[in-house]
Amino acid sequence: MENGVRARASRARQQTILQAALHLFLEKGFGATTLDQILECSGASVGSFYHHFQSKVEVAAALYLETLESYQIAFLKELHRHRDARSGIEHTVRHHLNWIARNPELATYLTHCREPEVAEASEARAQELNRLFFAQTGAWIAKQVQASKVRRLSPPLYHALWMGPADEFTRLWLLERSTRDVKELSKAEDLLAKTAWENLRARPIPRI
Amino acid sequence: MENGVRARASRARQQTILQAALHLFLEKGFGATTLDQILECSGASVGSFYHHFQSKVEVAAALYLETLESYQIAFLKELHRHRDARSGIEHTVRHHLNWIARNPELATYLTHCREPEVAEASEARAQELNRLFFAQTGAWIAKQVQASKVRRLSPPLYHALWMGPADEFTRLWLLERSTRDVKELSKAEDLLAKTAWENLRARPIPRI
Amino acid sequence: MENGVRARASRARQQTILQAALHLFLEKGFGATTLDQILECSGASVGSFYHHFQSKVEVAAALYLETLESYQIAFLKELHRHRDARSGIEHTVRHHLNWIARNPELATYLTHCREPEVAEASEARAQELNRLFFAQTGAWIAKQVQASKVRRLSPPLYHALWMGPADEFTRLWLLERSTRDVKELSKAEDLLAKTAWENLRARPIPRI
Amino acid sequence: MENGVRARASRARQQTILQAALHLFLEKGFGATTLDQILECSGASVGSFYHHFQSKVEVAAALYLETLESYQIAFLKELHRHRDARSGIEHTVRHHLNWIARNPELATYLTHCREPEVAEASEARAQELNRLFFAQTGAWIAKQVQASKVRRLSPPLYHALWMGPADEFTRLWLLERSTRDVKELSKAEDLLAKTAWENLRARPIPRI
DNA sequence: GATGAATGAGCATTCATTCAT
DNA sequence: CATGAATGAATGCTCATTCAT
Repeated sequence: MENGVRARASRARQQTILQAALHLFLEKGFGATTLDQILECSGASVGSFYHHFQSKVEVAAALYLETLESYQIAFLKELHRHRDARSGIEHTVRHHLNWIARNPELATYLTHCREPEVAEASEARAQELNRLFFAQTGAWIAKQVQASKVRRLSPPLYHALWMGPADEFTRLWLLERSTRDVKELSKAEDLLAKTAWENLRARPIPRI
Repeated sequence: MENGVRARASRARQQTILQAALHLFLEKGFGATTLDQILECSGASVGSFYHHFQSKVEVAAALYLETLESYQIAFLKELHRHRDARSGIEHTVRHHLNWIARNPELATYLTHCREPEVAEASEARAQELNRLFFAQTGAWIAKQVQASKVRRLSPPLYHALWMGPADEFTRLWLLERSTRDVKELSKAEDLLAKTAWENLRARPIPRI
Repeated sequence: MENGVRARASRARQQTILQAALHLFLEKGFGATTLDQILECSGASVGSFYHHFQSKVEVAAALYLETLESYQIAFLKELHRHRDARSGIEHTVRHHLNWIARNPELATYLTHCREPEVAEASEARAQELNRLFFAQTGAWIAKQVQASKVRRLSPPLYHALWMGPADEFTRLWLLERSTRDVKELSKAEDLLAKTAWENLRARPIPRI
Repeated sequence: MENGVRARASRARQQTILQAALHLFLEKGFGATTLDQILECSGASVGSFYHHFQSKVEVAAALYLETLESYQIAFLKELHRHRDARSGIEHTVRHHLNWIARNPELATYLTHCREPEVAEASEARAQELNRLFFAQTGAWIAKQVQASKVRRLSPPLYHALWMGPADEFTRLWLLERSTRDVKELSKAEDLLAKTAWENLRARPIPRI
C-alpha cells in the first residue's frame, strides 16, 4: 500500500515533468527550452529531475515516442473498425484531420521537434513503431487488394496516395495555424477522404 | 581592377562559408553546429566570418531561403513551360521527384532545419516567397479552372491534391534514404504524376 | 540471539561497503569515485550507506587508517621478533618488500589516496598512529644505540637510512607495476636489507 | 612587432593563469580548486581561460610536467658538473635537499597532485621525461662503474641507494613542514650525502 | 578585409546528503 | 535497519559575439 502510494506519487512527478516539458518544447522548441524552465514549470528540483530522467533529450524523446504511438494506436483503432475498403480509407483520413484539429500542438511537436539530438535518441524505437504501423496498415490494405477492392501498387506508394493529400493539407494548415480557422479542416474532410478513396480504389476498367 | 579581384575574392570567401555551413547543418543540424566548426571547415577566422555575416542564424536562414527560392524558381519554370493543364501538373510532379533525387540533402535541410531561431529569422522572407509561389501556381491553376480543365476547389486544397502524394512519398523516402534506392523515385513518377492529374482534373460528369 | 545475527549481518554490510569502496578508490581515485558507484558495487542503498557511515570521506579515511595501522602492526610485530640489531633491521626491510609484494594495491592506496579532504579526515588519527609507530621503532633503535649496536643519529634520520632505499625502490616499482615483475622485489631484498644495516650499524672506527 | 607584443601579452595571460592555478592547487589540492577560483586569482575570464587551455586538468598536468622537468634539468646540470663519482653523488644529494628547501611547495605539488585525472593527462610525457632522466643518470653511473668507482648493481637499484635516504627524509619533512625548520634539511646534508656515497661506492675488499 | 584574444551569460549535469516512510 | 525520492549548491564548460590591432 505504501509502495503503491509512493509509486503513484513518483509517477505523478514524472508526469508533471513530462507535461511541463511538452508545453515548453511546443512553445519555444527543444533547443531553446532550458532545464531551469522545465524545473520551474514542473515544480521539480534538479535532483528530482535527474532521479527520474537521464537527460533533457530523454524527456523530449519520450514525449515524441509517446505522441507518435498514441497517434498510431488511434489510427489503427479507427482502421480496424472497418472491414469495408472505402469505409476504412475514408474514415482514417477523416480521423487524421480530426486528430490534428484536436491536437494541433502535438502534431506540431511531431513534425518539428526533429533536432538531431532528439531524433537520435528516439530513432530506434521510432523505427520500430513505424515498422509495426506500416506492417498493420499494409496488412489491412493487402486484404483489400486480395478482395479486389483496392488497386495493386508497390507498397511504399499506398501511404502516399492514402494520406498524402490530407497530410500536405494539414502541414500547410499547421504552418499558418495562427491565422487559420479549425473549421477549414472539417470542411476539407469530405474532399480529402473521397480523394484518398479515388486514389486507392481498384480500377475496374483499365484507363486508355 | 583590384577592387574587382578583391570583391571576387570576398565573394569566394562568403561562398566557402555558406558551403561549409550547409554541409555541417545537414550533418548535425543547426543547433549542434558550432561556429568554430564552420570556421574550421571554411578556413575563415572569427573576424572574417563576422565581416561577411551578422550571425550564425543569418547563415542558416540565408541557406534556407536560397534553397527554397531555387526550388520554387525551378518549379515555376517547369510549370510555365506548359500551357496544357495535364501536361503542367504531371510535369511539375515529375520535376519535384527529380529535384529530390538530385538534391536529397537540400530537401532534407528544407524540411528539417526548422529550429525556431532559424525559422524566425527566415519567416518574413519565407512567407513572402511562399505567397508569391502560391500566387503564381494559383494563377496558373485559375486559368485552367477558367478553361474548365481543372476542377474548382477552395484554394488551399489545390496544393494538397497536386503535390500531397508526391510529397508524402518523398518525405518517407528521405527519412529512410540510407536504406533506399534513388530509382524508387523515378519508378513512382508515372503513378504520382497521373494521380495528381486525376485528383485535379475537371470532373466531366458530376459524381453522385 | 537475533541481535547477534543482526549485528553480524550489519557488520557484513559495513565490510561489503568498505571492500567496494576500496576497490573503486584504487581503480579511479577517491575524487572520481561516486557514492552511486560504491552503492552499486556493494549492493547497499543510499539510506543503508548513511546508516553505517557518516560520509564518503569517512570511508576513505577509515580505509586509509585501517591499512596504515595494519602495515604498522605487522612491521612492529616483525621488529619485536628480533632483539639483535642487524637481524631486526634487515628483517623489517625484507618484511616491507614482502608486504608491498603481497599488497601492491593497498600500498598504492596508502601513497596516492592523499586528497586534502581525506587527508584532513584521517590526519589526527594518522598522526597519532605515526607518533606511536615512530615512538616504538625509536625505542627499539634507542636500545640498540644504548648497546652500541646502532650508530647515534638525530632521530628523524633513522627512518631515512633504514627504510629510505627500500621505500624508494618500491615506490618506483609501484609506479611502473604494470610493466614490472614481482620477483624484482624479492631479488632486491638481500641488497636493500644489507644496505639498511650498513647505513645504521654502529661505526666501530670513526671515519676520518 | 605588433605580433610580438600580442604574442607576449597572450603568453603573459597564460603565465598568470598557470601561477594562480599553482598556488591554488598547492593550497587546496586540484580537486578542491574550482575554475572560478583560478579565474578570480588570475583575473582571466572563463572564455579567456578556455582560449588558452583545453581544461582544468590540462593546467594541472602542464604544471606538473613543468615542475618535474625543471627539477630534472637542475639535477642533471648539477650531476654533469662532476666527473668524479663521489663528488657527483654527494653533490646531487645536497642539491636535492637544497631544491626541496627552496621549493617546498613545488615539491609538495610533485608528490601530492597525483589525482588520477591529472596523472592520466601527464602520464605519457611524464614517462618520457622519467625515461630520459634515468637514461642520463644511468649513463653517468655506468661510466663510474666502468671506472670501478661505483659498484655494479641491477639498474633500478641505483636510484634507491642514491636518493632513497634523502628522499625519505624530505618526504617526512614535507609532511610535517608546518612544524619543522628548514635548517633540518641542511643539517642532514652531510650525513645523507655521505650515506649515498657509501651505498654506491665500489667495494674494494669483498665483505666476509 | 583579416585576425584572434577576450568576454561572460548561460547551460546541462553531478553528487553528497537528508528524511519521510 | 532499509529504502529511494527529493534536494540544490556547486561545477566545468560552451559558444556566439565583440573589438583592438
